[in-house]
Amino acid sequence: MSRKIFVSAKEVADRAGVSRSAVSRTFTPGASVSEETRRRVSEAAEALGYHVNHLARGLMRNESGIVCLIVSELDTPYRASLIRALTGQLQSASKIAMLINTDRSDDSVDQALRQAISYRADASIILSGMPDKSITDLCLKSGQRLVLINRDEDRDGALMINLNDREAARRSFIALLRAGCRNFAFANSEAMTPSLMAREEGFCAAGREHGLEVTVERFGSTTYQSGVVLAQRLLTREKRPDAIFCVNDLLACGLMDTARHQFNLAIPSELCVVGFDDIEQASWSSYNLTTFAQPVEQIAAEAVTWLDQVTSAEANSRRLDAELVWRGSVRGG
Amino acid sequence: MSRKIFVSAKEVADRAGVSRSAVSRTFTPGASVSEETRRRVSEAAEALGYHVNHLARGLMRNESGIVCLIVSELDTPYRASLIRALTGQLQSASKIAMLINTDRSDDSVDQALRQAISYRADASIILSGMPDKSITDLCLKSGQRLVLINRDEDRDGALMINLNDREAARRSFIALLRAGCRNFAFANSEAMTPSLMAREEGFCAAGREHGLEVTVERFGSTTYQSGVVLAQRLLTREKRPDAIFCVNDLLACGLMDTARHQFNLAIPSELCVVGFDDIEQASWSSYNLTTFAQPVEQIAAEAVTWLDQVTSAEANSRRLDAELVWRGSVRGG
DNA sequence: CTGCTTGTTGCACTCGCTTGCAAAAATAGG
DNA sequence: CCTATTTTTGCAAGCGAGTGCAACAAGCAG
Repeated sequence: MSRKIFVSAKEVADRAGVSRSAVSRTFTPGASVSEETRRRVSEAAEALGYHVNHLARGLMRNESGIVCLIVSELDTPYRASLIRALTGQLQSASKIAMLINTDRSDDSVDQALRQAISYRADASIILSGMPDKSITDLCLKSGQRLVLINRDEDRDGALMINLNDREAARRSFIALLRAGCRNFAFANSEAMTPSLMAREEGFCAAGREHGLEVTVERFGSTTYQSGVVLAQRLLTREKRPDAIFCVNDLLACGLMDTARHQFNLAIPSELCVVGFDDIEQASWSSYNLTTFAQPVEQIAAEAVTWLDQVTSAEANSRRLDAELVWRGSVRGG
Repeated sequence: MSRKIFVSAKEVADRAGVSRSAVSRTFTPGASVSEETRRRVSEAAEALGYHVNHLARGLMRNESGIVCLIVSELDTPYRASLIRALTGQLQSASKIAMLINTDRSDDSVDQALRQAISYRADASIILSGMPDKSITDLCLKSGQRLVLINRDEDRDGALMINLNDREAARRSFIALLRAGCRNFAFANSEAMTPSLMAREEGFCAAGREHGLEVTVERFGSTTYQSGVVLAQRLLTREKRPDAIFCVNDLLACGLMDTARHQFNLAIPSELCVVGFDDIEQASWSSYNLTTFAQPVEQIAAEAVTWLDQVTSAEANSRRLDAELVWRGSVRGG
């Protein structure tokens, strides 16, 4: 099956009785074309079903319009909503998203970036994992923009978008304290990414400041299932926590379900829970979870705006606020 | 900021002391190159950080390796998991996914397909919405493959993947009947897509066969919020249903939460619920929802396999089975 | 009518790669 | 050692677009 059936600018030119340059100019904003030729070209293009070949255009202009989204576990609620925001805003900026799934091997983030280079992507946005420095250097050297979201590691020349994880965690401690809680616990995964660790450290630091001990438990990855296990571990301790900060909402859901159905605990009267991300499920009435909202649209906006800027030398690090969303999993409020 | 910093085949050729063609052949599987030159070329390429320009390659070969995923509300659990499966399998087949978000108007699907044509995508996979026939014809005429998932509308030349919605709905009716339910209801959205309607029709047909009436209620889109509203409408009827088939899981979650928290109904003893999709949340202990699993991996496999086939003339329609997943939202089992 | 400015248009070159073709090199056969 | 065959290699012609440059037409002042 040959695929050379796409209609080319030449054909449009012939039909409109003009040169190929004319049709090229018609589709290039700001080029010099008379109203008359533009009309005739557009007409011919419409009739033939002509569409500019972005591959060829990208080749000439050295600007493909492609932005790679590099992500693992993209069906996770928070990730999915971030992808949605990013694709939406990229499209509004007339760029297009390429999605690279890095679920498989570990060096696959590197592989993904190689793909991005191969397709001459204008930029890559990394939502998970951390590529090798040699690769990111290659990207930057090649003139590809790089955005790291919640990666919190330094890469000169890349834009790094992070949240104020520490501060959020501190605020949640205070909220729990005000709610009258005294036995604090932090439910974390073993993923140990910088942003997750910042939440843990922020929470523990707040505890120390108030002279209160914080039980830290870590298990698995940031999933519902891990929440189940963490609940089992935390709630069987001799000094049962009455306040648990979960490193993300998914985990919090698992923990809450287990606390209720397996330990018959009432939330928030016997146990207060705070999560992070504000995924859709957090607002469901079974959870009604007090949490910190990831400003996904704002994150996407920062990233996309930065991509459109000519100069990228200065201030390539943003720290955004995760806003506290009060719901019913904490007393008072 | 100029971006012409990517290293080209010419540079690699110079460094390796061979011709451009040699480096091109080194990266073309099955081309005739001696072991010696291949080694020298690879070495030079590695040193320079060379990566084949897929834009140019696609231009020559008339085969970009790009597959467009056209989807709306991609942060919905079912959609997200389908996207994950598709991107994963596409990558295994050494293709790459372009993601186009069609959140806005309905003709945005048409726009998306135009984008696909512009990037000379080898194929487009449509997960939501239905494009105009004129556009799909243009795609097909241009030699672009087209896959429609759960769209259930005829488009000659495209691959259509659907589930046995009717049959699944019928099975769920029987299951509910066996569970001792007598007042059946069907909770649907107003989206009225063919696959959703097929579920409704299948369920109602089964009701008629058993001489039992089925209350049908439709509201909004297939979201949690719609489930809330539908619960309020259905559970305030004078003849309160004791069995509700929800057109998808998301809606079922909203309905269950409302039934429990607002109407104080026990599930499954006072109300049995069946959903559709088997999203992750269906397995969470708050829901523990009996549902039909979308065979996402299988759907993705069918799509990707078909894309690799040379001949596409025959049998371009697949109907897959949604398997019943028994959980606790229906008595017995 | 001439000279000059402004605006359009076409030619031809370029982007980075693949590939048919024919020349060159390596290998085999006698 | 020579010829026939098989690899390997380089040349050059594309692929489909954008764009500098020069030619050309139109409009205007003098």
